[in-house]
Amino acid sequence: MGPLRQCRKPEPFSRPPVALKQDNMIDLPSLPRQRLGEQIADVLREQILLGQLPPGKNIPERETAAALGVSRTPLREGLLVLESEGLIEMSPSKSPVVANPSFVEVSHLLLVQSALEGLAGECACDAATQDEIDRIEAKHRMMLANVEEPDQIKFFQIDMSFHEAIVASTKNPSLIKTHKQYHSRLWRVRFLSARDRSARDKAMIDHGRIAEGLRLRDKEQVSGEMRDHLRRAIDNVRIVFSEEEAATASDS
Amino acid sequence: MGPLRQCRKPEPFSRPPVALKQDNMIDLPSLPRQRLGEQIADVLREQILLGQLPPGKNIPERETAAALGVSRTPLREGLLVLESEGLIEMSPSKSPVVANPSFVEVSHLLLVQSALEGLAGECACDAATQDEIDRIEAKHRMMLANVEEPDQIKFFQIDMSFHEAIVASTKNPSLIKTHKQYHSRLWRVRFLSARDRSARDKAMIDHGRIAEGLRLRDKEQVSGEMRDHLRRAIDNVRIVFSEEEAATASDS
DNA sequence: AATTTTTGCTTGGTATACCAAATGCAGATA
DNA sequence: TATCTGCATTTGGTATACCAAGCAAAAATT
Repeated sequence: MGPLRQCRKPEPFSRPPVALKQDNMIDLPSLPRQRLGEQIADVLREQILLGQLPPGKNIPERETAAALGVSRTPLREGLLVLESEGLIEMSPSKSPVVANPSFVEVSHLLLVQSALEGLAGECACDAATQDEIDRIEAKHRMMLANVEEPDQIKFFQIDMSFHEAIVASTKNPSLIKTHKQYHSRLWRVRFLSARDRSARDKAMIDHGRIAEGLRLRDKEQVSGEMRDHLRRAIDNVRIVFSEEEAATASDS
Repeated sequence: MGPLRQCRKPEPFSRPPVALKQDNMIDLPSLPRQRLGEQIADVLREQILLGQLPPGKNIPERETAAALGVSRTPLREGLLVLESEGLIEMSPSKSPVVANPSFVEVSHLLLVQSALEGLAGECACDAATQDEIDRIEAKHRMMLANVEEPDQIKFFQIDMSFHEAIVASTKNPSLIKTHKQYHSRLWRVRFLSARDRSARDKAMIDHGRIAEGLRLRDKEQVSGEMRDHLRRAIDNVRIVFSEEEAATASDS
């Protein structure tokens, strides 16, 4: 072999794909066998959310398939899933690339998510069991207790699980699925905008009102608060984008 | 189902070059490059919506690929798209099957769609140009003029395009895309429930209020009317399902 | 030296070959 | 006759081979 030239980022994945290896023999017969492509999508999605695959990063098919220990066909299947979710962008003759949405795009996403969560709040008042409401309130109390938590990602995960739990309590599979997709696309930017301490405090106030309304099963309150909570997030996100812009400007 | 045009020609001897030349002539100047899988998804989606592929029908991969004149790989890509849209269901070692949602599932879908259209109505008041509003009102007038139209599918298509036009005027790509997906999944059942004449009349009243609010750019009115319009549709759909159930019961 | 052409690697897109699991039918057996 | 078993067929799932397009660096031409 002559001198190989790596044309783009030659970095393989930091995480070995052992878990992905087909282990058909070990599987119990009754367990639902998940498609390999779905598993790949799950792995890549997690990497994207956690920032290990940062926005703008190329995901070449051959390289990635080799790194994951699978062939291109199921990898491609996973990439198509992520593309349909809006997490990556694919164009002919170009490597798939991790999406890097602009502020305008994010604000559009947040608007839709606000409508979805508004509906979720309304439906939850009808469909949530008392036990589910108790658990949601428990999450809220856990957040209050961890408001000083230095591990930002941990705090943020509790935050997100609070929202997820409310949506899940509606028992509306379509709503849950669509919400989850927007959730993924917004994960990173919401994480960045939630690092601010004052944003945390504001969020806690909103969550308090939401939990209160849920306890009283007051549709109007829960729906409105959830909707407005996300619409306010647009302003927080705007700040993140302007800061980022300022940073890149000073770089050059 | 005829053969599809491919974005890259791997020289199949079975394909006459004449057809390729025709395709190239018809092509729009710059943008016609679409993945084959997407085209397949479009074809199959249309067949499903029009009922040529009825709910419950199997879509075996090899057979369908042969019928479309493509290989299994891009066909499978298209099937995965339709699966992510909820139009078909795939399970291991079983042929993909056209989805046949229950009433509960449809009502869940309609709830989400009502939230999406409610948001669309609100955003349209801000984002729609006067020209777009004019066109939307024109669609409404066209519906009024065709309320006696015997070709139900034609009337229904105008009905749907009215909703689509409002959503499109928001210029929110995510909202448009998600709405379109729910639109597809609901197409068939909404078509069935719109055949009733009294349902048509009620729909026209709703549409009138929507168009009026849009002209006045009254967010509250447009948003509320669009949301309620779809929630009322749940009741119409319930009737369709109970009739269908009665029919199948008498069959046996 | 500047510009155009060539070339050769890269990329993703498609077709095909192969495999494992499920399903159904035929034939053997109690 | 009823049932069980095993083979064959059909299904979807995966891996691989091949192809055209794009791009960039090198080379040839002016």
